[in-house]
Amino acid sequence: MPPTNASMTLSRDAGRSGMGTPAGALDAGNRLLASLPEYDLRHLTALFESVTVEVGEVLYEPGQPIRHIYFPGDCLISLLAVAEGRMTLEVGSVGREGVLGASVALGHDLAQVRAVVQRSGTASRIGRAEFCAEFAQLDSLQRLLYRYTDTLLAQAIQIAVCSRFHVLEARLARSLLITRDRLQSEKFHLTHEFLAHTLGVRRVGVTKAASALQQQKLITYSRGNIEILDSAGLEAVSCRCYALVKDSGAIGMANVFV
Amino acid sequence: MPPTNASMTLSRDAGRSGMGTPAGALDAGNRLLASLPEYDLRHLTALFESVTVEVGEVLYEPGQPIRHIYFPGDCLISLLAVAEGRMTLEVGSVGREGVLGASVALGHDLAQVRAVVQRSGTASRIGRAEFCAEFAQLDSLQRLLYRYTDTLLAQAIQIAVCSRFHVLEARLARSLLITRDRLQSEKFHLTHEFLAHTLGVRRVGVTKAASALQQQKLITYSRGNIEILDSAGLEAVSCRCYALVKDSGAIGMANVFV
DNA sequence: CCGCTTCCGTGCGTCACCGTACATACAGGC
DNA sequence: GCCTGTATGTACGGTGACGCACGGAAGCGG
Repeated sequence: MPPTNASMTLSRDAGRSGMGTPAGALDAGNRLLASLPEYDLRHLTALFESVTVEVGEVLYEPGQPIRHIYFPGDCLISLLAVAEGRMTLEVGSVGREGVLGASVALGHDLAQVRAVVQRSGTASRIGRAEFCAEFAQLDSLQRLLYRYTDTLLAQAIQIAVCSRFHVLEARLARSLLITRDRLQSEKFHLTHEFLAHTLGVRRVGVTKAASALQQQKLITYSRGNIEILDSAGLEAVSCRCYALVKDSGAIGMANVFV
Repeated sequence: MPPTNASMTLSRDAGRSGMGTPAGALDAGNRLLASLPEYDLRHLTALFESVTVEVGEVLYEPGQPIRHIYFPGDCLISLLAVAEGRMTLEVGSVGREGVLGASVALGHDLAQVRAVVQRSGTASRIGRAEFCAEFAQLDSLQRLLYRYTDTLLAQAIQIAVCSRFHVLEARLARSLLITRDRLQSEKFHLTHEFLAHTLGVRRVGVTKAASALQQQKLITYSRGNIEILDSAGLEAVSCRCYALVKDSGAIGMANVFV
């Protein structure tokens, strides 16, 4: 069980939409915001607050009202669909290329999925009411959100297929590769327990699959510290879904929103 | 293997956007179109053609270019994600409340999923280029499509969870109930083979689950003619996903787009 | 150094679903 | 009434994952 949202450190500074500020600083590193017209961006950022979120922190819980909309900077948010009991399945993840909770603008006040912080970092957030008001006015924002929702849909579809048809070892490989792409690093911290939640399987299942990958010299790990040794080899045992998601531009830096 | 799109009967009549025509006739029964402002609707329908699609007809194939965007009238389209081989999984369905292929407006020229006609009927369709041009101009259309994409996302997420965690019998029950809601009838035609494709399992698996449901007097069937006998009982054995999808308003008539 | 927590490894019986193959049965055309 | 295709039923070994339970090992604070 991850801890509930407790220690959210606020650094309320993004409020100063000083006219002399360079536009690059306003978006807090979020690429969705960065692709807004500068005028709209300045208007929006005045309503933002900058927050830091920590690993394991739960931002949304299914069925609970959404209070803030998050635009991640360098943090990474995992979207977990929750079935009865403690069974969960990651249906997507949100990094600096995306936004969390935008569907409130369409009238969906309650979260459908659990949003858990996978990597600590910064994010810009805005209150629900303010966001809805801005959404109604800014066409540029609407279009961006539509576009992003569409990529989330593509992700969710691919994950649905993958978790239905592919064996755990392949899915684990895919998951690790995607994480690598997002974090831009061959080393990262993910426990078997966490991976089990995202893949929708038991922890022991992850242990078994991971140790198989380790024996093939594709990865090494110890107490949550995972390192990818043979990226190409990992891709070979992973399912085709990795290439599909990657090429779709849903993750990584290749995403240029017009 | 369903037949490829061959016998598409055209009745090119929707082109007459006669000024005296009542607005209700222009949308061809599609509720997305019906909720457009009348001026925009008249503008759009001039570009439409009315088509009839037949059961089993394949409108899109993954990786193939999208040529037309469909607004179903009384037909029903099933969206099947395709894994390698002949394994497929239904990730959503589109009826008169939705639209098929709208993501071309975002630059996705290729279909991600297979679109198969589940029930014959009429639809309004528009060419890719024309649609993109209209999309860029009509804010009302953008907003509707965003909203609809969001409901598709919700559907896909629920299906991902369901097909991961729930047993076949429960999933079959859910699927039948949803079909009933869409078709507004306790009787409909669906072979075990077709259901196997949508549920992502073997045909014999469906046979086994279906015969279990039949023994419990919840349904009867013969050569594809299915009848729901005990709706409440079926709901009892189905998973919670049915209620969730239903309440979300993603299917059925309850959807009022503003 | 000790004790605690977190993380990883293993073993065992169970189960849902798989792949395959084969058998039956109904329906419509001729 | 036969024939053919479609639809459904049954059977059997195989397997990936499940649930549970317990053991060991690495890090951490005192």
